[in-house]
Amino acid sequence: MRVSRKQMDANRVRILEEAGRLFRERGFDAVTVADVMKAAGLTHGGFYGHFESKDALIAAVVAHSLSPDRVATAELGGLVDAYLSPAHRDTPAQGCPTASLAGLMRLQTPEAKAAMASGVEAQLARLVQSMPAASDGERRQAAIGQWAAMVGAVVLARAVGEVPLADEILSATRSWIKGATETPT
Amino acid sequence: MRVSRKQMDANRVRILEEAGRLFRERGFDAVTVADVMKAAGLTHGGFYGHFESKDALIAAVVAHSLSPDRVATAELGGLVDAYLSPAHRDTPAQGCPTASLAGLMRLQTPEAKAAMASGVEAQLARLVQSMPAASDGERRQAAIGQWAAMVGAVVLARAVGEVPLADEILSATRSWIKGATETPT
DNA sequence: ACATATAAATGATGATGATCATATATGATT
DNA sequence: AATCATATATGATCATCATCATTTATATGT
Repeated sequence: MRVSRKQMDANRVRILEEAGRLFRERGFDAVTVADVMKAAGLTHGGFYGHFESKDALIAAVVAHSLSPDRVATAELGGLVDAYLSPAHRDTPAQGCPTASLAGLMRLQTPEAKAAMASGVEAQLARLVQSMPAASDGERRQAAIGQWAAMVGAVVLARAVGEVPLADEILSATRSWIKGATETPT
Repeated sequence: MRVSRKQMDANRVRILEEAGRLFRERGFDAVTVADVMKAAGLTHGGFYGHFESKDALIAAVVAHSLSPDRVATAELGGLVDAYLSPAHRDTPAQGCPTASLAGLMRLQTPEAKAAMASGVEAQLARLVQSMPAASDGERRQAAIGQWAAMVGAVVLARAVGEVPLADEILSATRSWIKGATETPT
């Protein structure tokens, strides 16, 4: 049955949000179109009225999940400590989309990777702001290095399962980043 | 047709090697059991004589790909520069298994993650050796931080596709790591 | 050499899941 | 209110794969 235009737009956003949550939790392949629609409170058939294909959904979800306004709140703050906390490691569905999805992106379509590139670029631009005073070039370099270390640490910590090493990766990376940041160049 | 025990062992290794190559290239899901067996020069039916299931193969491949003797050669040397080179980023099938697979491991079985943990632990032990002199604790911390940054940078660089940012992530992380390493604590 | 065990080949099977065709009910338009 | 357009729901379809059953050919032990 037809719904209002406003309702349809809301449904689309709902699909994007739920898909984002499910993808972060289980990856792209283990989540079916029917899973996404069910989570959004709809049935599978209507999906293709919103998106061309599952690949198109993936690209749209990446763009949506990494959109500046959506990420702004969470990403800045006591960033490093929160990012490298066991709590963040253990809740990929609620956590940073980059940490959950970056490792999967190389297998996705060029469109999805392009969306990822925009998202990462936007994140970086904001991270640069939070870097200690230095030349713009140095700040950007530090932002990238620090960001890479944070993402890598969470990816590795999640990859090894529930072992002490998973905690150690987080805490050691936290200390290492702080040491590196305290002594710029 | 039956083959000699020696031949069978060789076939098993062949399966592990080819599967490792294919998994690094295309991920676990996009590679079928038939693909692996074909790459190993066999037909799909014989697979279950070697492994219980595809999941068992994945765990075995992770263990095999990260086994100390297999990795030793490649992983140490002008490590950082080689690791963070565009050439390494662009050839996941030939490159470091951790960089290619770590991002996928959180979706795998506990057995596979356990194999990953052993592999990462072994890598780290070796990386610690190459750290500049310091206390053991500091060296291990630096090894973890540096390793996380390297893996994160390659994962991110591969995730954004073919854009200038992909190069910048590598070079900036390289500089950042060197800056951090030059000033231990 | 013979008998037997078994690795691999061939050929199902059964489930899953993306996509599409059709039906239905409701918003939009006049 | 009447008509029309269309968002969703329902119910196929079609391909893909992991896994298994059966056959075949050859190594291995006597």
